[in-house]
Amino acid sequence: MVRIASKPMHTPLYTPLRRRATGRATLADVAAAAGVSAITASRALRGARAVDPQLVDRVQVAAQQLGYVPDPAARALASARSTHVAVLIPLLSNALFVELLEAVQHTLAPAGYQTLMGITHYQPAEEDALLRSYLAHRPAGLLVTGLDRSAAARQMIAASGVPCVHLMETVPAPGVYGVGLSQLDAARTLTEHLLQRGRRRIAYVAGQLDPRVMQRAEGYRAALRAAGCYDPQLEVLDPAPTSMALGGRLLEDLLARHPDVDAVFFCNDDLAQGGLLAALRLQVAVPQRIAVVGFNDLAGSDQMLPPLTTIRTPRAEIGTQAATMLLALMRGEAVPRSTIDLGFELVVRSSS
Amino acid sequence: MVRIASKPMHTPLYTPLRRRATGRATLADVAAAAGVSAITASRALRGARAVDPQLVDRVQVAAQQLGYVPDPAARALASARSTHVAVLIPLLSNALFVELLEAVQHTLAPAGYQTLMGITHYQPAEEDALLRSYLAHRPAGLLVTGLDRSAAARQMIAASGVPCVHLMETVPAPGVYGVGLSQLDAARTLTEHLLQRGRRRIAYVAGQLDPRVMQRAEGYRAALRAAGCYDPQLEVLDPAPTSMALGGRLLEDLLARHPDVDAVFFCNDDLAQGGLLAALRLQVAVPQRIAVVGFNDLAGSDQMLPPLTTIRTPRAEIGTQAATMLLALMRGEAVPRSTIDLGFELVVRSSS
DNA sequence: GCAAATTTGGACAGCGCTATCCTAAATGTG
DNA sequence: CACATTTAGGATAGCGCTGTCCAAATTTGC
Repeated sequence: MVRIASKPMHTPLYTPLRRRATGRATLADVAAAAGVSAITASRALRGARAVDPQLVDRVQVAAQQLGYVPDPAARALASARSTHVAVLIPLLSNALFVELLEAVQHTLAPAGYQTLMGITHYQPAEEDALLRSYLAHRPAGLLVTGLDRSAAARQMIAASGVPCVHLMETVPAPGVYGVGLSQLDAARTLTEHLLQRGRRRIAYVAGQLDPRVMQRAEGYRAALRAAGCYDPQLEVLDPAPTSMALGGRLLEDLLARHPDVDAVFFCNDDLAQGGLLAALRLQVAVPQRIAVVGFNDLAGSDQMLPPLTTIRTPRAEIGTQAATMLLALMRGEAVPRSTIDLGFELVVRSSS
Repeated sequence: MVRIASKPMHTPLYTPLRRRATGRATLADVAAAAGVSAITASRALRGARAVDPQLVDRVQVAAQQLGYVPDPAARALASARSTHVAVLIPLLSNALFVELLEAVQHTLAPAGYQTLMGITHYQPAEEDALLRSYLAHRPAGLLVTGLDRSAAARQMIAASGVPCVHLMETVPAPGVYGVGLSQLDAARTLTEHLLQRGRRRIAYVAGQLDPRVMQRAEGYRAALRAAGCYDPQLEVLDPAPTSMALGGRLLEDLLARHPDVDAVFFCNDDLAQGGLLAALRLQVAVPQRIAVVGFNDLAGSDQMLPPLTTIRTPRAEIGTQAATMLLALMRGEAVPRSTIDLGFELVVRSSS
């Protein structure tokens, strides 16, 4: 290695530490360009406090010209508040949650919030880990699916002080924010519809036994008990993830074991669609020999042969309203009602 | 308002500004507990530089006891690098992208990266806006769908210096990172399969005319031209978003206008599933009168009546490999190949 | 055995932004 | 007109962490 002797070693060879990592314009640049202090520029851009309209204008023009984009990390560090919203959903392979997430994102993005999606796979341990990790990011808000979570998770959420809205279920406790519908009532309504159609041997076929699926089971039982024709034998509860293939398989098994079944309530449309196709394959007449109903009214249910009777759940609306509620909470505004029940709609098609 | 006279006004009444927002333990707390400096604690926890194993141990124990979680905002600000990875996909209503996203998330999360999902709705303007917003967060990496983007978007990505991997398509240019498959080759293979089955009047029915759908159209044309039976009349290109309902409608129209069609290549499985159900409804025998094929092998295609012949695209594997490649790029490691072609599989079922 | 090269702990100075307090000017009040 | 009150710009001091440089301790080389 060659050293130039004329450059004495005790003289620093480096410039006095310019770490200015990116070439991006900073607030200080904008302030200088507008001829104001950094704080004034900050306030002008955020509208946080009264600033002379003329100055606001000058600052905005300067920001525009310099292509200034605030650094979220610096902002989060200085204000102890980020623009992230963490959303925890069980799965992405269920179209229900995808539509929910899409609506949430659609509402949050224009308000300047980023959505951090977490997938729990219905595992409390995964949910806890995600929560811990996301809470470290000081999210501005939190959206979680359902009400069932570990004590540790509840603890973390409460301790964090981050506003939290619960999705999909109706909330019994006061002081807890939530947007959803009564899964039990919906299932009871659907079962009563089958009873009204004269069905008596009604089976409940379910997969992925999450709390909402079990709430639907309760609704089913309530309706059948009231009608005096509840038979636990006709409940098929399979913990496997739902799919069309599973729906077909479970229907086939059910019919083999209980040939007298005259209606099947599938816990969701995935299973029901698979069931309808299996019935077609097995030449079991729907609805003549068995009526078939599903839950959620997912895409394609109206295209089936025959089209599927189901419960339409307003998941997009749930996402929108929950995000709107969270927005209010994050801004520190009061929300009129802490819990919103958006109900459901019985969609009667030819499968029943 | 009462003022205590004995407290002269020129003496500050306030404590010297303790803003310590959260009660959370900081790196300084951990360092103090371990009896080392903050930098040493930082290095011990990150493994960034050699630190005495004993000290590392002490620091880790202290961090554990205090429940220390590093503040991502502070880290991002100090190091000009975050642990966010932005993923831009066109839609969430297509199961293909959902599976892709799931695989990406599954690979990135254990490595400590958060996925920021952005939905472009196939709109270049939306993509540009998302890119601008996400790039402001100094993401550690970027995953984008396909190769077609606005000049502004290319500009921003290049200027940001953020490593970027392209999804779903094969990359022609060198120096561009990508993981995917040749949509054109896959479509040609599928069309050749129909030709081998003796079909000659083969239609291409497409919705949501994104670049990949058009690449498939090219593959379809290439195969038919080579066989001397290309007829532009048999191309149905509808810009509407795909759905089962659209598939059914388009098939009905097609058969009305061209009764001599003997095969239909739907640009994706959504449409094809809708087409199959419509054929069932219309009592058009599949595959006797018309053969039907789809693309992607989505859930349910194997459950159809008849089961659908299609191209299986390895989207989960694409997500995993792209995320793995990005991980290497973010760590500054060399990647063996800048582009990976994961191919496809022709899945022949009874619909053809 | 002594100089050169290699560790490894630490001091320091920010990253870019905002909360807090201060102060001077503008406004209101009797 | 003297005084209290409001309004709005600015100085200051961090938020919690890491890049950079330094220096003391240790190892290596001949």
